Amino acid sequence: MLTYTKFIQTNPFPILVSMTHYQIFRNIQKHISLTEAEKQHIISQCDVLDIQKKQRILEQGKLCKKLYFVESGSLRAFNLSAEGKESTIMFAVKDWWITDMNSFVNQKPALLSIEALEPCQIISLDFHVLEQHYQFIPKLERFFRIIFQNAYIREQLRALQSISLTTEERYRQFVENYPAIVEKVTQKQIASYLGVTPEFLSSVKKK
Amino acid sequence: MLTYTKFIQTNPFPILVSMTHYQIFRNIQKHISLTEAEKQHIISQCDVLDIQKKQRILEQGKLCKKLYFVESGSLRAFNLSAEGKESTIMFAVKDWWITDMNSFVNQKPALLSIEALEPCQIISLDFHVLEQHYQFIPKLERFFRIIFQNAYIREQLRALQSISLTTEERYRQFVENYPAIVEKVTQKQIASYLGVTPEFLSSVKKK
DNA sequence: CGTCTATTTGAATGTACTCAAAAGCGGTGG
DNA sequence: CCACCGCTTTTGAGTACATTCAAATAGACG
Repeated sequence: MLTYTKFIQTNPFPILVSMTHYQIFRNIQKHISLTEAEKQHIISQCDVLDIQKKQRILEQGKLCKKLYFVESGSLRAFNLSAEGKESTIMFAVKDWWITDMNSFVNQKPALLSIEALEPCQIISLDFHVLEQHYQFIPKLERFFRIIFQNAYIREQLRALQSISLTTEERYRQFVENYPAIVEKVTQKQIASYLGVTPEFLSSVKKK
Repeated sequence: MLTYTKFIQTNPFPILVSMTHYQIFRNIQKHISLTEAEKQHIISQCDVLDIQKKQRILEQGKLCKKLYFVESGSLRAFNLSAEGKESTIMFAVKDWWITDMNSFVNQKPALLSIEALEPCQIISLDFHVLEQHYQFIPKLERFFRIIFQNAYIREQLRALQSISLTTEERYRQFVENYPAIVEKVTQKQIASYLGVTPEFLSSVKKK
């Protein structure tokens, strides 16, 4: 059986460089603490990617094998219906995690495409690597328990707002709750997140 | 510091009875395995409650201190707006977990009330007890990581459907995905889950 | 500067809500 | 066992919200 100690043994290089310049570790260490060795272990199994505006890191219909963390930049996850209508499911800015979670976890075809809204630096974690991390560094179960717990709370609040508030109220809430996102995205994209047409959102704003 | 071993030492009674008759352990053991001692430990810190139809286990505006598991029966979590409109956020049938997660986790006033749709047997876990369980039985971090992961996936799918599908399509999806719930609830409650009026849902069904 | 896309505006149409009233249904007490 | 009560469901008319389509305007980008 693989153990964490074994990893250390198989890594012949002394650990010299602090990993704290990676936003991902500041993110993880909001909830758990990691040793330098653990950070080294994790980062050694990740890909750090620089992507351009409009570049896609996931294409609807394909299998999603990666979980992404946004070091810098911003992205958008959306579904394209048979009738050609885009529905934005989430935005991700610096310090957020993003993927098609259903596809990633259950290895089913993705309902979502994910594309960069601007040049981004992202860190990608492979599904199988993450499963191994859960074994080597069980604290990560706790970390992702907290991450998913918060994600669930956010989505449930979104569901409540989407069935109980008017479009105007939901737009206000969005602007209030996610000012960092509002700066980066077009009104058309916000409309597709709220589930209304861009024309209608425009007329709502006029008031 | 408290340890799991210490718990065993402080429990002077031999463990004689299997806990497998509790649905909650069958639920937990879908994802992790528990020893009889661990089950005994968990159940000793829970309350097993029998509640009547229409009885509320959480009142909107109050703090939610408990996480509930449904052994039998069914419940509904809903928000009542200032204008008197009810929005059903979730239903819970046998083998489901339910609470106002935001209130439970962040100790904020509940947005939701939770009430029984029929006589229920439920198991209640206190917030602080659960936090201790995470220490004693770290496997539970994994269990709830998976639970929240699935809850997040479900809610995200719901968000997508709510912004991309027509009311008719969403009704069909609901009936298809949750046949066990459809049996237990009124059409008015389904309407409040879909975010439409009962009158409109009635007219949609007629077609 | 020109092209492409986003945003605004308006008219016509369709979707969903409000309000009111009737019909259906389940539980309870006489 | 039946009659009544309260709640749910249905139905319909009138209104408000949101979409579609088309065209004009404004912005972003090479």
